[in-house]
Amino acid sequence: MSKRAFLYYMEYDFRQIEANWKKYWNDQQVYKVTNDTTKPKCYILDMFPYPSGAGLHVGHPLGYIASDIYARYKRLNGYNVLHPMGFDAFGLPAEQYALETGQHPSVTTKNNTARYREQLDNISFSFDWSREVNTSDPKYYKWTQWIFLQLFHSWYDRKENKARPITELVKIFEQEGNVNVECPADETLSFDKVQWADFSEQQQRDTLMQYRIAYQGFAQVWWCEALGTVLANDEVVNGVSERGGHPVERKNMRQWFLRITEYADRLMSSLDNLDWSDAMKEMQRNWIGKSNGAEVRFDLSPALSEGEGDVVQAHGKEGWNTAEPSLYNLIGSLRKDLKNNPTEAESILWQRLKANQLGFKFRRQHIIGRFVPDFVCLSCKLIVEVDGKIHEQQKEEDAARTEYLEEKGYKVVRFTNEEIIANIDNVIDQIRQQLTTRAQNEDLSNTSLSFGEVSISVFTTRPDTIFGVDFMVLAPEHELVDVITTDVQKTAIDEYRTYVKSRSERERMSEVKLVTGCFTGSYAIHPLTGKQIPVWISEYVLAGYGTGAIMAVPSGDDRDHAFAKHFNIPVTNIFGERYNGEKAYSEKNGTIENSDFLSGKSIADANEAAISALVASGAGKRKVNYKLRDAGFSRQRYWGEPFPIVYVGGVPYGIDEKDLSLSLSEGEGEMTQLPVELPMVEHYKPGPEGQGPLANIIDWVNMGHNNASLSFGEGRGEVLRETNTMPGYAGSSWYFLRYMDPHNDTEFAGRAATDYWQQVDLYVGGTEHAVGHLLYARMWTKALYDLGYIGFDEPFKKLLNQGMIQGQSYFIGTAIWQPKDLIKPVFLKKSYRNIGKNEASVEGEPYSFLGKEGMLWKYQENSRLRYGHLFVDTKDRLTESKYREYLIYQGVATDVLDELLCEVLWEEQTTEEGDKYIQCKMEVEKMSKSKYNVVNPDDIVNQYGADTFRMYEMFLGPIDVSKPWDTKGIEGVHRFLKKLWRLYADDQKGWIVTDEKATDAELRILHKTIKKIADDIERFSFNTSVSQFMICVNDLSGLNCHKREILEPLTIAVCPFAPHIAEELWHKLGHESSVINASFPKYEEKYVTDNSKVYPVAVNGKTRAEMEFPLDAEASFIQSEVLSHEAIQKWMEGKEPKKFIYVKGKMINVVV
RNA sequence: GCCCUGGUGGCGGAAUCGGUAGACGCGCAGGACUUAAAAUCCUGUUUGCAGUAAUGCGAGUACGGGUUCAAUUCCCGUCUGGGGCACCA
Repeated sequence: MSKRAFLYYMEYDFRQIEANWKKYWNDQQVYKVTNDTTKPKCYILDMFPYPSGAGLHVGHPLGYIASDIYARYKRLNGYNVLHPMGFDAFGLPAEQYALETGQHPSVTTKNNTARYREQLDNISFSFDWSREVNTSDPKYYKWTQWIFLQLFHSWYDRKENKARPITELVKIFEQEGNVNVECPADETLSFDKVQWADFSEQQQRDTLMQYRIAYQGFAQVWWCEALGTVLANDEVVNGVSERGGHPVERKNMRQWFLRITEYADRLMSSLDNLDWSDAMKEMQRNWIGKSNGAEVRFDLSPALSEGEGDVVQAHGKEGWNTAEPSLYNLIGSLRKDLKNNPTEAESILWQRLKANQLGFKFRRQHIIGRFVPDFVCLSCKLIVEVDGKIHEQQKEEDAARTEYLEEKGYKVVRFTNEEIIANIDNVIDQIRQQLTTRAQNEDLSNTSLSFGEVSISVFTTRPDTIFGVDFMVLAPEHELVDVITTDVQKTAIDEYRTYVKSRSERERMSEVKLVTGCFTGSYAIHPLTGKQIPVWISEYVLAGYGTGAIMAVPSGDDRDHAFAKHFNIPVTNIFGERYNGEKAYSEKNGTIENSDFLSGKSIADANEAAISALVASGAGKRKVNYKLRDAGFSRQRYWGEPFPIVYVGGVPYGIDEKDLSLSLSEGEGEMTQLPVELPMVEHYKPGPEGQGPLANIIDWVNMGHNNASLSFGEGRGEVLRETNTMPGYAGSSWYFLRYMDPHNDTEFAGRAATDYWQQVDLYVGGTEHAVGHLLYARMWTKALYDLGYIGFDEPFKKLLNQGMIQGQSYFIGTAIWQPKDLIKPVFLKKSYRNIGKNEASVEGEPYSFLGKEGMLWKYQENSRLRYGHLFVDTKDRLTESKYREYLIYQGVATDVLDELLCEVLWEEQTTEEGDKYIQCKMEVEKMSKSKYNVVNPDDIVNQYGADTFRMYEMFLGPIDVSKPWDTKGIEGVHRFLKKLWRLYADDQKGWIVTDEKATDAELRILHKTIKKIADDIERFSFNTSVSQFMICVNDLSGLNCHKREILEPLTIAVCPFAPHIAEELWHKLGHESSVINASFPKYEEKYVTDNSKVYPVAVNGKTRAEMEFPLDAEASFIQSEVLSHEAIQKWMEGKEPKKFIYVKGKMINVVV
């Protein structure tokens, strides 16, 4: 063997070593995991990536390395470790890329996925790739669709607090109607079993839809014209789309939703048991936004005429507005009774009147004056009465009632129970006719409203401040605004509403301090005092939160206070001296004053007392409110999971529904099978009316298109597919379950597998998913748990958030000269970066002072120096030699090179080496392709090896904080690995490991290291593990230790961090099997505890001496030794010790 | 505005339960080996004062207070970086 070859063999040749073992591990399938139930399990998961076209940068693998170290460590400790990886492959960027280039998203996704896979493999993660999931794979999304169907076929039982099959709800309806199951979508909905039985199938399904967990509804959604899609609230940032920054607007669209609000309370309360960071839990809590309080109803007072100033009784002859408030409450509770116990006919009619079905808003059991008519359309002043037996017996009274109502401008039409039940269509026709006639009657809008017709419900978290209410505010979009606005105020209100509409979301948010509003002209009545309360509208009240209306307490709320001051509304002080008239007292200390029976009570007590009083008077109830909204689940997009839904005559059905499959299987057998595959398309333009691109594929959408005989039942119309697709978070809401049993064709995951693997023990990922993915995944888990498919209701036991690795961007001054054929930027020395703006901005002026002829065409003070991090020196200087090196490396031809370098205006001085340079400016910012500061892990791995890369990423700092990447520091870690190697092998002598007995000192170093590494991994402190390895290797080198007894355990300990070098050394030590399957060494207590300690001895807290004592020394012995110590005596200055403190193993302190 | 987090040398960071602040690494300075380079190794490196030196004395963990024998660590206030939510009643 030649000397050279020998040297080559014994050097740390990481390239050769890493290539060899990668191949070996792959051939041996060492990372394959079985569902082996004899070992304890450990499930370690990374957030799977969206494979973007840009590839991985060094920031991405940070979390993967951490989880990989943990996974390998757990495996060495005898756990069966599930550590899988996959791809979140559906999503908007692939589709946008497709729009731009015409490449099919499946193609780009496949390419990107392959690239990611290659980059990940380069770093040697212990992923079991046989379990890879890909959300865009039909074998995977088949089960996404299946889970969606389970949600579609479920409702949330508020009494049992869990999801249940919808079939059980149907049974309940058949037995008792919905008296015991409040409808989450419409609390006023009520029907009995007879009515349920009489519903048409469509009515029944409409009703069920209001209960389903995955449901369809109309809603205002964010519509983005540029993207041609609707966006979730969390995809809209600062009034523009998160992706692309396009403008968005509100649009009413038919959408699928997940009823996540039903889970709000459970999502909130079970956070307590999770091992997540406080910041993360807090973000979820804020997002769910639970607040306790009360809902309070304020009835509307008779209108007051403007200008006269005094209270005018609109219906003075009855004098109701001066009556006891209890009278209103009496009527209120009567109304509630009627509303909750409708007759069969009333229910049937209501099903046809509600929700603007006839184009007009109807209300049930709405109080008008003294009466409570069955149905009323306020805008047309049309009353529909249903006469049952009770009404027969009181014809006289009915007549009086009609007379009264007609006097008020109402038209009353009556139907009998029989008419309605027998021929509802006829009844509806008559009502429709009345509406049309009356809608054209202009007089209607001019009649003022009377007392009791309308009430305004508000939500408040401070019922204790009820006596401080000085006005009320409705959101400008509130449905009552039209109803209550008086004629006098109509113009002003219209103008104000136009103004609000004209304001962009951005303006509204940036001008929070701006106080605007408009008085409606109407007054409400305080439910406890009967006081007149003016009702205003203002944009500071949001339509989407609570009831869209507030009771304003200016003495206790800053915004209310600002509003009152701005509009000169008198302020009632309910906080005594704590309110000074200048600033609202919004703290929650002290007592409530000037508040009738609440006066003198603490806020907590007053809250309870106020709620009790409101409940007793029927004007309020205890209420919990959430900020959380139901999750929009539709996208008008192509690259996502198609819905397993078909419309039969416009009614949505799950494709797995039995009656449906029977009818349809004859015509088109395969449609009942999942998955509903995403069809290939030619282009990705949105379909008509903002529908998704799928709507353009007629053959696919219209299932009866090719087969004229296909129909569902008799005369039920077309059978059409849903053309929306599911949102990005659909596939990621359950992927952690699929890894447990990835090839199962008959279930999303077998129960045996999910029972074995259970929750994810460690979930590693960024904070950016705090309220999106993590919340949805938790909800899906709870739903699947409720329905009995899995045995746990929280997916991620421990969550570890890795910080971001930022990039270093360099900036330099540049100028571009005319003539324009020289359009390349000239780099300017530092002094020219600070050229006076005047000089520099005179573009087009001759620029002779730079020693250049011609004209300045463009000057930029802070230009990005592209990829500056690759060649700038340690003092942030662009040096000629480094820049030249870089340009050559980039393949710039030599002649061009000189020309390029001539253009640079260097600083006057040179570097220490005599190099020309320009001083640059460095900034730390997000690593991103567009900022030209990305560092590709492939390059680092090429240059230093995967082991060095892995260890360096860990060494950078704590895993959970963000820090800038700086390639310069990597040398230290690389040197460490070389030093480690030299404990085993020498360039000259070759393999130098001996079988000598280890000394006590060597064993101490080893065992302390083992203990520290184990402790550090368990608490995810990987940076300190790396430094401990460095200390260990430094110490062993110092002792010249090359002993197997020490190095063998050390090899295993290093393995989780640097698996390649560990495997190489392990085999060189003579082992045949992989080090990956070894056992992590156990430390021995006797080697980690010292038997003596060098104590710092302090006098009055200042360390004055060091003294060594055995650990088991008597305190009295130590005291006498210390007090007789020369230096200590000197510092005690002859005084008597007041106190002697001796903390065993820590320190000694003498107090004088 | 509210909530959560941080602030320690030239830099990344360490100090895990209140007990010797600055581990480990980078950078920098000096040196050894070498014809040279690479690689490797050694020494120094918070700061002020005194001393040729070993060393000694003092200050010091954003700032100001407090608790304690003892505070980077606990408490109060202020300033400030980062993240989240945001007219949320």
